[in-house]
Amino acid sequence: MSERKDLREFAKDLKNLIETEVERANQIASAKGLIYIRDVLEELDPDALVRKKQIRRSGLPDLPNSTSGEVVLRFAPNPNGPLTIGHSRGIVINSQFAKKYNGKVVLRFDDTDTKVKPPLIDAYEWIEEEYEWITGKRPDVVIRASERMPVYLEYAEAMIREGFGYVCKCSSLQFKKLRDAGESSPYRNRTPRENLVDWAKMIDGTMREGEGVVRVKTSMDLPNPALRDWPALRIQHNDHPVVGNKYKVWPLLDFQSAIEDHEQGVTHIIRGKDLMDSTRKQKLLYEHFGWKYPETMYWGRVKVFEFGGFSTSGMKLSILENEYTGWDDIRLPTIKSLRRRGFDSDALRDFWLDLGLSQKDISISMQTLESFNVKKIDSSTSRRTFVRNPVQINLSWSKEINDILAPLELANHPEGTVKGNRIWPIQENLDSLLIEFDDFDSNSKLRLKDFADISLIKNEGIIESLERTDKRRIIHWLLESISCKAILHIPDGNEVVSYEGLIENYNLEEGNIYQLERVGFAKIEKILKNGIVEMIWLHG
RNA sequence: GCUCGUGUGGUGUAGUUCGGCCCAUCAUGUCGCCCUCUCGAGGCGACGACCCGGGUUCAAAUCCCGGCACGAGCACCA
Repeated sequence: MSERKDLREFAKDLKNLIETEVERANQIASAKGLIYIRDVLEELDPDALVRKKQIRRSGLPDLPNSTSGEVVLRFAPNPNGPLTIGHSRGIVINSQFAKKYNGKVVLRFDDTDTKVKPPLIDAYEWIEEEYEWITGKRPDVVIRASERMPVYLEYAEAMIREGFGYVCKCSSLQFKKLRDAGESSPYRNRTPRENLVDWAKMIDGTMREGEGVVRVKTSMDLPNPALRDWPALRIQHNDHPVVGNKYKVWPLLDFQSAIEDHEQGVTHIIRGKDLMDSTRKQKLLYEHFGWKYPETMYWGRVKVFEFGGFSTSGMKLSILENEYTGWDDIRLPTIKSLRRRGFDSDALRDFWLDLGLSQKDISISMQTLESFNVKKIDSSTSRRTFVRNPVQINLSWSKEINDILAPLELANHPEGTVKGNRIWPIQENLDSLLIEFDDFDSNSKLRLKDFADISLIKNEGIIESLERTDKRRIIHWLLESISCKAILHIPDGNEVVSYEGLIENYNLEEGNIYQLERVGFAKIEKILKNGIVEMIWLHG
């Protein structure tokens, strides 16, 4: 009926008709069987036999009010630390929309707070670099709010001059009381001239911190108290790591962001839904200036199961207190950590794009990201053997087996997507064979992967056959002669668990990711001078 | 308390704009099987959801009303 709108008015009659027909079909079916019905339908309308599955919309939804080539988006982090997994959502979504509409992304550093969340001077470069890693290209425009101060101060002054902004000298507590009661600040109705005098005192530093703020005049009887005469600029006398002590007055996010979005011609803002009131405040400001506010979309809060509540400032503190080794500590939810561990940026993109844009608060699992990552890297990842907590086995074998012993050729990748073989010279080295402690069982029959069935009593093993003869457990193993010491660090909540063992020393390269057979994916971070291989866990 | 927002399987998502192609998509997860001499990859299958209650309608995940739950904002932070 969705196809034949013309029939809708006859819906009632149709229903009766259909019911009788269904009844008839059922009778035929019970009399002659379903096969018969199927044959009839085959003649009548073969399509009816195919059940259509619904099609899933893929990719990002359409941006409202957008013209290709004219879309300008922005990503505006606070440079008080490097990017976290959460930030990467903003980068991925914005850059993807820019790609879809042939638009631009402005990377803007919202660094106008010198006190509560002071900028970290290194973070500017880190973030630019991380942006590039995630998206594969540089942002189209990079802006530091702190360097745009003259612009903001000019607009602030214009606002005061025009009479829709004023200097309020109430304490924050006083104003809160007035606001909640819907009453005006005593400074609300002063003339622009009076306000300009106070504004000058704010600017030159004679007015001290906390003694005054510039407010945007909205209305004191707005239903949402948060929007009533909201603060736009306040006094901060701290030094700013980028521009020093040049400015005594700094804009707050709502003002700075609103002005800069307009200056940059931003057409679409995608932000967290915690910023919904920010949108409303800014719209009121835009009305004063007579500007058109960008289209705005929101996403909900994201929680990563494996990581509890991490904040940038919290991490900064913990790093300072040596609880973590740095921003790239493998237990931290930072992009630095993910990169260090060997995650692929495409996997990160796929992951966020799959989640898309929704205002729901979500809890996500690293497992999902890991699954995306495996798909990206598996085919290009070489296999190696790593034996944790090695146990030495003394092997013996018969004359017959001795005659057929030959070097093993093990493929770098079972599907051959990584070319080449590793050669294991077994004949002369079989006496020093190692298996994992966890696989060791003092009385068992095992299959040494790709090599032989053995039976084991204590540490004495006998080769029963080179061919696989039964379903006995397959374990991985290593010859001491082709191994070197290695250590694998695995992040586990707030701990790092480290496994010592021996790794197959065939062509190991720093920075490469390997799949340790029967263990998982890991990256070689460093090969130490003494030959020990330091590895970091990626995922299973 | 005030203001705003969101409810689809364990998790995440499609479908909601404009009611009918929806006995609800896809992924992840769990379980089972196949393949593979890895616990990886691949293949096949199973499991599992429209927050609740009313209403409108021939027809409701979709529209309306009322609950309930969860979340956010109410900073001289971003």
